[in-house]
Amino acid sequence: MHQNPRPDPPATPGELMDQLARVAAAYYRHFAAAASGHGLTLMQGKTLSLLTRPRSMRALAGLLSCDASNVTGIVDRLEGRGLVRREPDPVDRRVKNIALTDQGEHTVRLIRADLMSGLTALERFSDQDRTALGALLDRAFPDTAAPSA
Amino acid sequence: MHQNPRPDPPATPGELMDQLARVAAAYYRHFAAAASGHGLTLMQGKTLSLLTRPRSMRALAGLLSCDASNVTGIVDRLEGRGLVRREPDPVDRRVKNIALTDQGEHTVRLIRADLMSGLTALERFSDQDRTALGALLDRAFPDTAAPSA
DNA sequence: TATTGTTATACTCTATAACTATA
DNA sequence: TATAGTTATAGAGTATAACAATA
Repeated sequence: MHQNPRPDPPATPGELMDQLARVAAAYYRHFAAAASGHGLTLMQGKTLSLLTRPRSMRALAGLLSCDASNVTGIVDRLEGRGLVRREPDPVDRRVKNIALTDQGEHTVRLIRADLMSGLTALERFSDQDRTALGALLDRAFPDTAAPSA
Repeated sequence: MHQNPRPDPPATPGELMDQLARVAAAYYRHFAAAASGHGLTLMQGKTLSLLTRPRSMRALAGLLSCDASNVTGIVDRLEGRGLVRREPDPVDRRVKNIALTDQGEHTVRLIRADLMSGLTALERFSDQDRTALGALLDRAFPDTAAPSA
């Protein structure tokens, strides 16, 4: 054995930002492929994934980072395929709560499973690796709290 | 001092995947805001960012993960605003190489700067944190190589 | 008065298929 | 024959502005 090779120099903030750009693109590439496998677009798949509990149109718009007027069309198409339903809010009659149907629950589970099996490297991470990556991402994106429930 | 609180249990693969979903969404939310500040859409901003050197329409389609026919319109709009130009390839007359104009170089620098200042937490990472995060992301997304040059 | 959801509008992104010029 | 880029088309996502119903 000879001397250790020089360790990689630390990435610059700009290089790390570029890497995050590639990771974000790769994540959505995998997600779009998983959604497409069930006949859904990226936004339709994202919307289903956000419905871990019923949410108002307004809340969905916030979670999707788009204007509320867009959500009408997205939910229309999901409703037309029987994946979600609009329910009247019991206390505020202006509000409609969007909930997954049984078929929607089934579809979102399939999409998640396909996504996981597409991210094989991530599946093989140890507990320690996952904890370390999760902690670093929490610090890098502190504005990224998990939505309630 | 009393006993240490129980450490967080390791995140499950599914929880880490959800966190990556939120991180990817946050990255694009910041990127879209930076591009929008210069009158550009997300895809237009992404395209400018990929032109670190001239690239063919085909290569751009691959890097953008979309069909080549879409790139025509995106490049049309960028060209109409004087941010890129189409150059004939010297060896293959079918190919057009897309290059940033001086104004395009300027704009992409401003977008990158705005994006960096939007990701303040990332800017404050130590060399060690950046190296650790970069290494974990490389392992989690091994299919995510930086494009040449 | 303010908010929720919808509609109308115009623009951008998207994949598919067909076309041309070139290889 | 195959490939690079474009065009035509139809559908989906996008923000803005205006609207009705409700708070």
